Amino acid sequence: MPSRILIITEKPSSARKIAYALDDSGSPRNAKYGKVSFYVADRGDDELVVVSAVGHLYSIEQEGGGWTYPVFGIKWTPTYTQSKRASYTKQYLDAITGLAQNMDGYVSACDYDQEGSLIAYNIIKHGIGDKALVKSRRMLYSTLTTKELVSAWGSMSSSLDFPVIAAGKARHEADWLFGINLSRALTISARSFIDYKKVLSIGRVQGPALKFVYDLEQSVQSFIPIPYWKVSAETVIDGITYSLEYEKPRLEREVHAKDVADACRGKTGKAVEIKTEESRTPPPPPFNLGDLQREAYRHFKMNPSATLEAAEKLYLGAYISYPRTESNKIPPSIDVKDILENLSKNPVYMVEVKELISQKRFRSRPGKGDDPAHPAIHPTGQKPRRLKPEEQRIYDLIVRRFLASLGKPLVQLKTDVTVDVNGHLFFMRGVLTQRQGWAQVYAPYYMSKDQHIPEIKKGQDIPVTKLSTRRQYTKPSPRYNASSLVRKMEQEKIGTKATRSNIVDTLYYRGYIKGQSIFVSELGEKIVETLERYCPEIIQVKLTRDLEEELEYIAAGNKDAETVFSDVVAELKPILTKFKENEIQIGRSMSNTIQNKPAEENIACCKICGHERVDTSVFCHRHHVAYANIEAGYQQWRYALGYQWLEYLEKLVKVSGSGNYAKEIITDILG
DNA sequence: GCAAGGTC
Ligand SMILES: [Zn+2]
Repeated sequence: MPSRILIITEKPSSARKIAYALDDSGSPRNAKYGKVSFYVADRGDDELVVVSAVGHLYSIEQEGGGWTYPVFGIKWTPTYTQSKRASYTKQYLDAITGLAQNMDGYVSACDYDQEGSLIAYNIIKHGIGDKALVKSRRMLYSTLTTKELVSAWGSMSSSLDFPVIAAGKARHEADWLFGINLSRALTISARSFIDYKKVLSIGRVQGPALKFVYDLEQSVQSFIPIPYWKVSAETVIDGITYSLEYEKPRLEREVHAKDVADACRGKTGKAVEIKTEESRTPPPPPFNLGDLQREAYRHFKMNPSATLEAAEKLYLGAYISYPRTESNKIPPSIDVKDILENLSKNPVYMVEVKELISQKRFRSRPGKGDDPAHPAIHPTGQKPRRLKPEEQRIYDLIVRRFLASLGKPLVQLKTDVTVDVNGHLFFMRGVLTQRQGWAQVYAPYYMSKDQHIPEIKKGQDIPVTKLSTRRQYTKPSPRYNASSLVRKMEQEKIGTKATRSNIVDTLYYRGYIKGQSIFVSELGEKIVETLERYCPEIIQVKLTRDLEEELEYIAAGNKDAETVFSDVVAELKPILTKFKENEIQIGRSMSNTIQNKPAEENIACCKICGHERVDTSVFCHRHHVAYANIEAGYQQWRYALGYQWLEYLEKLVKVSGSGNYAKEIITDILG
C-alpha cells in the first residue's frame, strides 16, 4: 500500500536536503504553500512531503492575565500569537498544518537534540492533533549528507522519543517559572519605592553571568598590587643586538635585583648550552561558534552577537554550513574534496586550495567540541556574492580556518642558548620557520614571527652590553569583555551556543553591566545583592547543574515533567512570599537615594561606607575583604622592600592597580 | 513588559 508521509524539519535548509536525499531520482518537486517552500519526494511507492518549521513554533504563555506574581498557570500556544517579532512563523505553522491533512504517517526530522524533539512534538500535538501523535516516528541524523539521511530514514524509531520530549518540556517550564516570577518580583519591588520605567529581569543563565562580572569587580576593587623586579639585558654579537632573557621572570625582593645587577652588569658570560629542536605545531581544528566568535573579536573587535548575525547571513546564502554548532569536527561523510574543488574557483583561495587537492589533504584535524546535530563550521564552496564588509571578514576567517585545519603542521627550528654570567643564567632564543604548513593560509590570523639568532659555539664569550632592573607591580585579573564573558559561560556550561552572546547583550540592555571592558553597574550590584539575600539559587551555576540532573532522569524515563514542574513551584512559593513581604525595603535598597548613608539606626554600620557590618569586624563585607588583603599585602611589601606600615599605605594609594575599596580604607586610616 | 531556547 503506498503511503503519504509528512516529514517535519527544524529549518528550511534541512527540508531541502532531506527531500533531495530521499527522493529515488534525486529530484524532488518543489512547491509552495503560501510563501513557504516544501518538497514532494518519491521513495518506492511512498510519497514524502517535506516541510519545515523555523525553530520553535509553540512557546509558553501565562494562563490568564495580570502582570503580577506569583504566576504558576501556563499554557503552550503558537509563538506567532505571542509577539510581533515572531509573526512570520504563522505561515510556516499554517503550511505544516495545511499539508498534514490526509497523511498516513508523520516523521519528526528536527535537529538531533532535545529541543529538536520538542519542536516537532509541539507542532504535531497542538497543530495537527493527538491522532497524528501515535502515527509519528523520529528520524535522527547528525550530518545532512545523502548517505547518512538515507540510513537515518531506514533506521527510524517506531514512535516519538517521549522521554526526551518531556525533558525539553520540563526545561522550558522550569526556566519560565523562575525567569518570569523573579523578573516580575524584582521589577515590582523596584517600582514600589521609585518611579522606575524600565523592566528588570533575571534568569537561570542571566543570573550566574551577572554574578561572574560582579565577583570579578569585587576582586578588582579589593586588589593589592605586589611589587616585583624584572631584569632585562642585551648582548651585541657582530654588531647586532640580541636580548638576553633572565632565568627568573620575576624577582620578589629589591635586594635580589641589585644582586643580579652587581654580578652581571658589564660582565662577560659564556655560552654553556646550545639546544636546537624541531618543533611541529599541528593545524588548528575547524571552528565551532564559540571559537569563531572569539577569533572574530580578537582580530576584528566584532561583538560575539554581531559575529553570529554575520555567520547566519552566510549560512542563509548557502556559503557556509550551519553556524550554531559546538562541534570542532568535520565527519568523514562530508565531501571535503568536492568543497575544495568548488573553492578553487575563487581566485582568492585558488593557490592554497589547489595545493591541498594535489597533496590529497581531505582530512580536517578534529578538535575537542562535539555536537549531536551539526558538524564544525565550514564553507560550502559556493562563491559568495555581494557580502557586507563584516560578512566578508567572517567568511574569509571561516574559509582560511577550514583550509588551515586540512594543512600540514607548521615546522620550526627552535634554538635555545644558555649563557652563564657569574652563576646567573640568561637565555637567547631563536626561531626559524622551515615549513609554513597550515600557517601559510591562516597567515592573516596567526602571527608567527621568526627570531634571528647568530651561530654560537659552546664556550663562546657573550658580553652583557646592557642590563637594567625595573620595579613592576602585579595586576588584578583583567575585566571581562563580551568575548571572554561568553567564554566563561561556555566553560561554566550555562546557556547554549546560540543564546550566550544574546544573553550578554541582555545584561547590557538592562543596564546591569557597562563598558567594552565590562564593569558591573550600581543597578547590577543591587540586583546581585538582593538576589543573594532572597533567591541565591538564581545567581548560581548549581541551579543549571541540578536542573540538568533532573532532565537526565526524565530523558531516561525515570521521572516525568509534571514532577519537576511542581517541585519548581514548591521551591518558588516561599521565595516569592518573602519578596512580597519585603517589596518596599527591596525597592528602597535598589534605589540610589540611600547610597552611602547608614541603613538603619539599630544596625551596626561599616565605618567606611555605612553598609551593614559583618560580625567581628568594623567593616561591611567588601571593606572587610579589602582590609584583609591590605594586611596580607603588607607582609609581601615588607619582604620585597622593607617598608614600614605607614610607608606602605602611603605608597599603595598611589600605585595604579590598587582597588578602590582598599584605597577608601587607606584614606580613612591616613586621615 | 519578564526566561531560555529554537531560527528568519
Ligand atoms: Zn563598607
